[in-house]
This record gives sequence, structure tokens and C-alpha cells, in this order.
Amino acid sequence: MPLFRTDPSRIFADRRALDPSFIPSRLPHREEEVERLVLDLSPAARGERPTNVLIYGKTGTGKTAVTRFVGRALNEESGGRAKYVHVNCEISYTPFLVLTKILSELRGGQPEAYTGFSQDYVYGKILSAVSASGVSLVVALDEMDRLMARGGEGLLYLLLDANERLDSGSIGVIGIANDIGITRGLDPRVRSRLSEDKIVFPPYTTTQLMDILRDRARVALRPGTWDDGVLELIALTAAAEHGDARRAIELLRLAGDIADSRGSDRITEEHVVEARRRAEEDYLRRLVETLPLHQKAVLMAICELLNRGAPMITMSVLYGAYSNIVSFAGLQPLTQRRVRDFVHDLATMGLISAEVRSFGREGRTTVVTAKSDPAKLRQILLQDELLGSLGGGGFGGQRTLL
DNA sequence: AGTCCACCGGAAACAAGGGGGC
DNA sequence: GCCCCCTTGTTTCCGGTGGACT
Repeated sequence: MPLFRTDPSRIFADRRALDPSFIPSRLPHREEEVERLVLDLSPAARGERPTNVLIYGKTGTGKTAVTRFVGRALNEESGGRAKYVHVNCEISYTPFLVLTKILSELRGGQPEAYTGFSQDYVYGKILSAVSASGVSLVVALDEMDRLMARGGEGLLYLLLDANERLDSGSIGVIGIANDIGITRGLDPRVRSRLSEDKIVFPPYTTTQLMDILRDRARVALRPGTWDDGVLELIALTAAAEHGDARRAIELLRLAGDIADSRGSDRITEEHVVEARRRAEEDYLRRLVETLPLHQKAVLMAICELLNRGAPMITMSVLYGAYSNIVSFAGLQPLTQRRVRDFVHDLATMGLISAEVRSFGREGRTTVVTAKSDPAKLRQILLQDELLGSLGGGGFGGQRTLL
């Protein structure tokens, strides 16, 4: 029996319509937000400076989709008077990378290497490109949160201040962030200039998610392969997780894939349940597999301590366990300060929870507890070449590393 | 009220690596 | 070949600090 099916899909009519990057022709329940953003950017369409705007909302509330949607229209309809550039700060996560991304977009979208040039040089090139063409440049900084820890404020200052230095043309900024508190601690001048307008994207409700899913299903799936019951199950799942539309669409695609691979001619609730299980496991696996080695070792130490029924994992206990594991592997342990950062990172990812607690005379320290299933984590960690080899092949049973 | 523990967490310095200009 | 720029990951340093204990 062949491993792959080559006959046309029984489920999908156009699977791309369920891609995360797909921009649909209409955005249900975001009409107001679209209208508001259009209003903010309309000066740019006439070649004037647009209103700077801050956009807030949790993941999957349509921030990126709305901004791209409006930005694309701006590029198409302004007759070259405006140029919209969308920067994903997950990828361009330093001021320098953002500036080079903007410059290469201004020069036609070909990625160019600017390493070795100074930030000032790239900034100057942007200013002269804008000035020479007289264009209204609109820069959207998506996932701006990522940038703030790495000198994002300086970049914002440069972009917002650019208009003072331009003879012709202008620059407007759209800041897109998950956290509403992102402007706290910003220089008041930067903050007030950036937030000339603020748009908050509320989470989608279950019924709104249903509408979105129905829209997508009509384009992406063959008629008769889905029903409202299936979509509702997906919508309920996503609504439970702060109304995340991206996740809802991903689940629909995965459920479709599962139905397809089983040769079914329709998506059932069973497929959705299976999709949900796989999505969770994939997420965990991806997260853990991409951790740097020492961070994996820290996580492994936590799993081992829990495995041995350690009553409480304090920083010193954890550091001791981590040092053991790393030394086993013939490596030099990193300092406790660094491990502290790792613990903090793991907690941010939701893999563990870490809480600073004081014990009076016994001092103050971070206490770590499990958040995901330690046995499952351990299973994934043992697939790492180095960590897995520590048990001498037959590892994975009851033996521990400590 | 003051002490003291066991770290916490910010900041700065440092090392190494990738890359360009001259 | 040397110098400069940017990035990433880490170490070093050090001024806090919550709350049980005296």
C-alpha cells in the first residue's frame, strides 16, 4: 500500500485559504476596526502624513489581518503616493533589522545584506529614499512587544522624528502589540506621538468565530464535507483560549487533513478532537525541541526532581541538579544567574511555573512547579542527542540522571 | 525595630562570530 | 589585514528585598 495519496483531496477545494498568511476578501466582525484604520491612513493615500496608531489585542484577534488588509489596499489604491511596509518583529527583532527591512522594501522588496553598515547609515538611506520620492511611508511594526526589550524605543524615536528631517514625503507608524502596557515606561514624547490613535481588538466570541470559520470553510472546503456542528466544536475550543481565530483556522485545517488522510469524505467531530490532541502535542514538542541545550538541561533537571518526588524545587536545588546533568554530559555548567533567566523563560513559555517566595530567615528564592506533564516532557527531552545518550542507550525507564 | 538569609534582577562588561570598508 | 559594526550569549558585579526571627 502506498504511503501517499495522490488522488485529489476529497475535503479541500483550496487548502491555501486556511494558511496563516492568507488574507480573505472580507473580515467578518472587524468592519469597525478596518474603517478606523482606513481613516487614520487616508492622509497617506493623498501623499500626506498619516495618523500614527497603536493597535492592541491578543493573538488571533485579527490585528495582523486587518492591518495587512488595509495596507495592501493602500498600496494598490494610492497610485504610488503611499508605501505600506509590514515588518514582523518576530523576524526583524532588532532596530537594525527593522531598518534594513524597511530599506529593502523601499528598494523593491529584494532582501539585501546591510551587515557592516551602521544603523545611522541605513536610517539615512531610508530618509533620502522617502525624501527623493516624496512618498508617504507607513511602517507597521507587528509583534512590537518583541522589539521593546532590545532598544525598540530608540527605533520608535528615529521613525517618529523622521518627519522633522524630511523635505518631502513622510513617515507614519502603526504599532501592533499584544500587551496593552507596552507604552508604559516609554519616553512620554514617543508615547504621545505614537498613540495619536489607539485601536483595541477585543477577543472573538464563539458566534463570531463561527462566522469566520464558515467564511473560510466555504472557500477552502468542498461542499458537503463540513457542517455547523464541527465548526462549533472548533469555535468553542478557540473561544476558550481567548477567542483566537488563528488557532480556530489551524484546527479546521488539521481536522481536514486528518479526515483526508483517513479517506473520509467529510470532517467529523472525532477528527476535530484528534486535531486538538495533535495540535497540543505538536506545540509542546516544537517548543521543547527548539530549546538550547542548557535550557533543555534545566528542564530535564526539573523533570527529574519531580520524578523523584522532590517536595519543593528551589533555585539552589534546581541549580545543583542542573549542574549534575550537565557535568554528566561533560560540559561546564553555566552560572546560576544565567539559569535564573532560563527558568524565567521556561515559565514565560508556560512549560513550568516559577514563583518568587520568601521564607524569612531561610531567605528568598524562586520555587518551581510543573505545568505540563513531566513524564511527557521527559520523553521529548530524551530524544535530544546529548541528553538521551546520558542514560547509555537503555535510558527512558526508571533510572534517573540524578 | 533591626537582622539576616538566599537569592533576585538590572546593568555593564566581555567574548565570539559574521560581515563590510578601505 | 586591520578596523569597525551588529548580534548573541554569557559572566561579573552589586544594590535590593520579603518576611521569619530576635
